[in-house]
Amino acid sequence: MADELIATIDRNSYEPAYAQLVRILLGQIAAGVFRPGDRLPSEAQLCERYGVSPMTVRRVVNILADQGVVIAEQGRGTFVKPLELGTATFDLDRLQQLFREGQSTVKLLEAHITSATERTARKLAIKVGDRTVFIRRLIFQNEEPMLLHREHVIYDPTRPLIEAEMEVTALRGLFSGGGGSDLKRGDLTIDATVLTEEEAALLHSEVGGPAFRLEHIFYDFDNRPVSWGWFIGSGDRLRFTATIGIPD
Amino acid sequence: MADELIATIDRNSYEPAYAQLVRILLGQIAAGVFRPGDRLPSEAQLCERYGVSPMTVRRVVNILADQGVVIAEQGRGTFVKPLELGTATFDLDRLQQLFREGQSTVKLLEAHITSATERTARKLAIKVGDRTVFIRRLIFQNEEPMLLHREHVIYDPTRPLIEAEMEVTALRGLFSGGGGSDLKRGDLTIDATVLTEEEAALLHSEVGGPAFRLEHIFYDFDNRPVSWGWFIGSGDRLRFTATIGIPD
DNA sequence: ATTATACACTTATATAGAGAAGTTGTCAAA
DNA sequence: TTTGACAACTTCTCTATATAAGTGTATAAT
Repeated sequence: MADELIATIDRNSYEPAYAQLVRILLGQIAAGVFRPGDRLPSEAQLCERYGVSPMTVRRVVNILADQGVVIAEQGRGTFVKPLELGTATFDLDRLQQLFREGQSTVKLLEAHITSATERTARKLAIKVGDRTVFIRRLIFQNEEPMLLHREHVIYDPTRPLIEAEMEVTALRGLFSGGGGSDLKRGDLTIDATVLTEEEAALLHSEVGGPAFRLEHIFYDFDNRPVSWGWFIGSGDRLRFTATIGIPD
Repeated sequence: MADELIATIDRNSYEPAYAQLVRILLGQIAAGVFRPGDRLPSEAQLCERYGVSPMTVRRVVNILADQGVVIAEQGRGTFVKPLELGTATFDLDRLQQLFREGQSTVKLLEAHITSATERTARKLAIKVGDRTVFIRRLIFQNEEPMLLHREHVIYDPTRPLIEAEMEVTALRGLFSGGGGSDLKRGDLTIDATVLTEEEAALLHSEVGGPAFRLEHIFYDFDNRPVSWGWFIGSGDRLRFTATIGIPD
């Protein structure tokens, strides 16, 4: 335990001083030197103890606060935060990897121009009967169908959006960036659902089996919806994980 | 559009200079002044244009980079990031609010000492037959059953953990912090599932209906599992939302 | 034509210090 | 006992400056 107290900054290391100090303090919190609710040494004390300038300590504290590990209260001190379930964040990294690793292929099932139904028109902020493009894709990983994708894209003859969207590469661009340069914002929601007959057949799963439904609406820089769609993946093959608190 | 270019820092405002500059740049990106892929003005230019010191600009760029809005490349410049689906993060804020607003009540259905099964023993890193406490709770919001909670807690006579855990308030502490002071880390996974007969009856939903399953394992500061359990909520009443890119 | 060097740019890291603002406890005055 | 002023802490904001390190371009040497 005394080890942590005499830990020092190695000025010859490639690792910057601020990063070293973050690592040191994080390690002490993880080791239980500072418990949830405890007050960290003041910034002035940290300056003296580790031989760094106030601004560097400031940066370290900001990083720890951003990570949610501590909370700094002006005039009182900096305190180690207790575990909070609500701070858990689940990201779509797994989904992104699925596209990036190149082990996945996309099969276009359907793509043609339709007239917007009442629901589609409402989602895309257009009039009923306006032309949209409906796209249906199946995404494979290791020859196994992983995701079913349905999407309604606004039909705009002035923009070559349709052709680009229909290409399989466009989908990858959406996930790994670079493709969606014209898009400003995306709203996403995750639902739990059960597989319909059609979905189950395409995904090689059972009818009524558990599934995730990831709905998305993308907007351009004029805040107009561009596309509305959703991914459906069997719950057997898809899950989201997160860690709260101090990673081991 | 010319408005954004002559935006200035108000030194009399309560809003700090760095926060104002973040807001200004974020607004310009949202307005399309800087498009994805574009290079922002260099830090030296921003210093001159807004009359702030390099360190302040540095802080602004760091904040934007942390938010994922831009990416700073040493020697080249700072660029606006295109939309990436993989950066979407879903948090449990909704769940946390459910507990915080006080509109929720917790009903203890069951709580008694059992012997660990093979599965429970594996999850909690104990031996089969070791004593654990099994707890079953039902969480209501507005008189409606929202979540079913099942949990296995290691039985430790030396610590008063059991009594504390069994209290309904302990659950609230888990969500809003303060209660889980002895916990270092939690691993969470979200699954899609379908309701069993028992679950459907308790949650006033249909058998086979879609549902979320939030599994959790909490560890103490010795990295030993303390409890393993899961929440089950009907997919009809539960969903997770996220926004990527620039919020409107 | 190719390679090496120098220069001008960029971001990244770090220092030293000043003042503002919030919190807490002490001590004297009411 | 209560109130108010003050001092001693804390974090927060900001400035001014220096150095390191990565990138790209123009130029000179090979």
